[in-house]
Amino acid sequence: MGDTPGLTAPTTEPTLDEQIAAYQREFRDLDPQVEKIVAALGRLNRRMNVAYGRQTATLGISNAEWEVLKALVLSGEPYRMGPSDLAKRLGLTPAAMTHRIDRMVAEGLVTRERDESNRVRVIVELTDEGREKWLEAMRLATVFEEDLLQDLSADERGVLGEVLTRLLRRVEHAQPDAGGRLSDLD
Amino acid sequence: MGDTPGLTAPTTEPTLDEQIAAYQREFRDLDPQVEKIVAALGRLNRRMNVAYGRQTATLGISNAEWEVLKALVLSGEPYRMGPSDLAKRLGLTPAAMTHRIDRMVAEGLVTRERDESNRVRVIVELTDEGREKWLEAMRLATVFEEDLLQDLSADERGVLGEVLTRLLRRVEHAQPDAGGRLSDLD
DNA sequence: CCTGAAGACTTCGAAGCTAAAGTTAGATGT
DNA sequence: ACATCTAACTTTAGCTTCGAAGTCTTCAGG
Repeated sequence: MGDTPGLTAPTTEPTLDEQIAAYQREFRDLDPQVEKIVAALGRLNRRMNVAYGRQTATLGISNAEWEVLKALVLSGEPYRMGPSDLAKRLGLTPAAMTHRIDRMVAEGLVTRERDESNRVRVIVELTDEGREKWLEAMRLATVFEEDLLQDLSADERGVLGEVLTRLLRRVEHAQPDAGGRLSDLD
Repeated sequence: MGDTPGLTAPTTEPTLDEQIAAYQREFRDLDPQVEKIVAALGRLNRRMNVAYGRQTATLGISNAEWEVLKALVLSGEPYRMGPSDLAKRLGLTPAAMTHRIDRMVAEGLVTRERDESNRVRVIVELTDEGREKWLEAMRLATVFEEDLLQDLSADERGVLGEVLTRLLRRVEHAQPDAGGRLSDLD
């Protein structure tokens, strides 16, 4: 199989440091420390989502469905929300929400019924099975999360939480250019 | 419009602390410090991706296209990769890669040609316009990133980078359960 | 009442993705 | 040479999502 030298680019992913080095090679005005933080944040999140996806898959639900369960549980008793509230909470269009609820009703995770006091509205309510799924997912997730952070000292955890919160505030209160609306989604 | 009391759940997104409180209410065995870190990581990333999306949109490209440009530039001169290498690098199926390249060829960001030394292979090469788009995107992105981190002291940046790298190593080298392959994607 | 307007979904059509099947070129064995 | 296998895309079918148009209920006037 005639290999074309120089074409066979890294099929294996570069390490974080290799990637930073490549950035510096191709783009002069770059603070490597900043780039390292940003790149690590991105990678870390992707890996974590993959891990969550594997866990929820073992429970027979998707990450998308887990998000809905989460929103309903966190809304508190009696675990009810309207489709549009859910859609806003999850950053979906109402159309996508309709279909997602369809699936979850079919799987018995939630029920959908009209609000009798205002027949325009629809009420999505968590079933016992849905709540149980959420609990199982939480048990798996917390084990994973504890494991992930186990190398960090109490001190480091405190600092990390504080710094991340600060960054979050900054990105929420000062969206950069393109002065559109800021964050209707979670 | 008759409101059903107790139904109208938070249309506005809860703050991080409100969310942690809700978790503790619904799930006893939870370390709030861990949950805060994880939740902040997730939110921060979503917000950042929205910001990147707005920036690339002003350049007339999507985040998806930006990812491809990034991979090609970081591969170094002569900015060429095969579709399957790109697909692995970006965590896409070959099918999705085919279509994405179709679009980018139509927009003049890359070229696609057969490798004459091995006619099974295809070579995707960055055009000058594609490289220029990447540069513009980088300029915008670095401004945003510097701005995001501006409140952090040099010390804090160092610690943050180091801690995130440590977490990344942990999630890469020790995927939790479901002993499948670990990380073919970036 | 009847009509018009607004709100809350739902339906429709198009885009982008995945999994699986299909194509085509090069490598292997006889 | 010829059949077979493998590699590297491309094509096809089905899903999920989005944006826009449509439907149904409620509310406000005339």
